[in-house]
Amino acid sequence: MATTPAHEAQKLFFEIGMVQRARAGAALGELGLGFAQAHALRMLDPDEPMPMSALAERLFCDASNVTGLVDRLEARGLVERRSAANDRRVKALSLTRAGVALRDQVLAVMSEPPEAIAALPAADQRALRDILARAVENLRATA
Amino acid sequence: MATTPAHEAQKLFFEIGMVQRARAGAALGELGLGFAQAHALRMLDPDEPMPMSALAERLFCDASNVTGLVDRLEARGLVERRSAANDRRVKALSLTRAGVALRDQVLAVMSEPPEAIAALPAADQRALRDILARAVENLRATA
DNA sequence: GCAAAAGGTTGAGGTTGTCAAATACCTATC
DNA sequence: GATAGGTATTTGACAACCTCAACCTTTTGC
Repeated sequence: MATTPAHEAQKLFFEIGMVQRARAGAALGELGLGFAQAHALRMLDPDEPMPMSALAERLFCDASNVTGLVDRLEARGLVERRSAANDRRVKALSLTRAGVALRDQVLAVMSEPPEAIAALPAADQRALRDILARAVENLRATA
Repeated sequence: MATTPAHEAQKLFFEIGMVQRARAGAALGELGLGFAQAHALRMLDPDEPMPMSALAERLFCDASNVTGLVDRLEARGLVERRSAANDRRVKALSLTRAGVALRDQVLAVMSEPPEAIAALPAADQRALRDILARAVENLRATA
């Protein structure tokens, strides 16, 4: 069983992630959103309508799943489906005014650092941010 | 909108977490496990039987949910329910031989660092591990 | 003893996710 | 310009996951 620093980091990362997910889930529940719906809202661009298929890619899930997700968001008046002019197969998703407002609340909840991170010394927080920024850069380069 | 280093770190953390979850989900699917079942397996101690209620706490979910989760694990012969001798209300969960073996595979999958982290310089990996270790310590102190 | 509390299950109901098939539309080709 | 094949989305079937309220059994405190 190899336990490199990367492996140890990964386990810790995971543990914090699970706690954070539970905490965020509770806060999102109070906004009347499930985790998936909130994540979908977060991924939509308030300025630029996005095809369903693009949303499915960003959510790493099946397109048919997005249909249901968007059904619920649309039923609550948060997003609108509009057929694209140039290709009538695609439905472009745009946020309503209410959608933008709720999305802002979601962003606030989801970017609220959990206890574990909030309690770190300032130097650790900065170092963490910098390292994770490099990690995300790797992510984009690979994808 | 306050964007402190902790907030920025949190957003990055979240982004990596989502990718990692998708990746792990696929690998776990090949083991025939959903994410929740895998997580439950991970939480069980191979040496020390654990009451259902304790598992529910560790999973941050309702006890009735654990019933279903354990039903499925038991149906596959991975865990056993056994009534505790001193208190016949509690059912102690113990892993079968097959359960221990599969749990090991789950641990391997879940602690495999994602691309993003694996590609970091060694110094960053060590620093990340150290910072997250301090963060988890905060977590336990608070809880 | 007996009421209250604790551990677990059950049933109803909603969300989330997958897959396969259907629909509607676009595009290239003969 | 008809037709074959590909793409975007939806639908339906089905399973996993999750919560809540109600229930049964056992334990505990009085």
